[in-house]
Amino acid sequence: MSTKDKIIHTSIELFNRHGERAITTNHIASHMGISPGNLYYHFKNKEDIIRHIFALYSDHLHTHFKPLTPGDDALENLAGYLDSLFELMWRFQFFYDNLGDILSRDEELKKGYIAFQAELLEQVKDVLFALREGGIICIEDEDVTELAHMLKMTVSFWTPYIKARRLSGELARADIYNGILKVLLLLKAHCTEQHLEQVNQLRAKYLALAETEQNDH
Amino acid sequence: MSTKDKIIHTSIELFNRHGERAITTNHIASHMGISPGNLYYHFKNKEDIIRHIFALYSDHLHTHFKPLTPGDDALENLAGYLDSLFELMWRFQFFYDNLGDILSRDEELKKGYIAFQAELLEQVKDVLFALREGGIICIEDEDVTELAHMLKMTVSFWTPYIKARRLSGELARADIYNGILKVLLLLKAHCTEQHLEQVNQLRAKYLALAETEQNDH
DNA sequence: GTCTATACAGTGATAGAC
DNA sequence: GTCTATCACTGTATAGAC
Repeated sequence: MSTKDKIIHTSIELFNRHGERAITTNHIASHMGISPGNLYYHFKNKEDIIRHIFALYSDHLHTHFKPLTPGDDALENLAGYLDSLFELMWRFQFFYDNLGDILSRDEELKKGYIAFQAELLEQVKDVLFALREGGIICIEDEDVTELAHMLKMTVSFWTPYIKARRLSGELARADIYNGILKVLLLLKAHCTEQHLEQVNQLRAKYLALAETEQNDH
Repeated sequence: MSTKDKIIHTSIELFNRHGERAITTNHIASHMGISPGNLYYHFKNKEDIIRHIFALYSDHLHTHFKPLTPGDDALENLAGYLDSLFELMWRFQFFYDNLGDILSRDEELKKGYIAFQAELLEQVKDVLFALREGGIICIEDEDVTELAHMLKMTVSFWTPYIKARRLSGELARADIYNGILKVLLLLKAHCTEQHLEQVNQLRAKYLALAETEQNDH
């Protein structure tokens, strides 16, 4: 792995563990055993590193959160989405821990973030419409946007919510599974009688995963 | 108003507008037209100011979010709670914009925050049980805790969610009303047929308030 | 590409006069 | 209670040698 990639991955790891504010460029360099000067050879500044991480974040969503095509099984796709949301919430924790700060220091990044989130909102709405087509949920047109916002907010801020009530800031995988369960709770509220069973099965799956992880530690 | 109180209120205002990280003790002092030395006469340090603000925050909740007593009209109380949540979300925005940072720099504050949030969770659960008693919502025992967490998370992180998708960080009152609507959306999903109308009336109220505000600006 | 050394700009905080 | 002056410290970022 190139030094540049190593810097990115070390940054993600340290940011997630200690928060973006607490981690300086010096910390990143010394944790890697390189000099600060070397770090600044590869990146213009700290924001530059964060922009590269944001690119990874949006890549992840573009790759794993593709809109449904008409023939797809909506429920099957939903399961896939939940798994990739797990990945996202786990890997990019720090981004939402400090979202306001990060965006307020970098106008360009903020513009990119806003555009990306608007795009994402539409995709989430498409997924909800597809779930409705598939008879899995029942929801009024006018409520779709509101629900989509709630889903996005939950995915974004579940980890900060959890971290705020831990003395040790470290998250476990079980915490993320609990976040996925909150997403399912939101959907379940609109679930049709016929498919309640299937959604409950998904719920049981993540409940079991959360339990297993808890016992491992 | 004493200089001490002025410092607290100026801090809240500046923190809300520009974020806690961006505002230094020097900014606060110069915005008030006093010297930094004077500020440090009244407060030990920046954390000390924030602790005083947290005291205001928890006072507000203790005063306005009293548990229901058996005779109370649950729906009427709900309306009161929503209004005081509005107040809370409006006045203490910054606290949740930077929650992780703020708590990670002050162990004592974090302990206080965690204890307070645990207490609050129980109160929210009590309110939900009372709403169920009153026949307004229908919910399984096992889902109450999950819903209570979702409600708390929504109240806490609605403003950061909105701010993150604005180029200018300023919030309007209409944004907060939209947050209250999200709280109602969560409740509505568990609402009984008989009381759906009344909850929809509450919804219409805040929808109207959001509209009015929007047109004022 | 990588290092060492260092300049520079805040920020938090204090001492002592008034 | 309030001010002025000032300091120590930290984090970012660059210059120049290797």
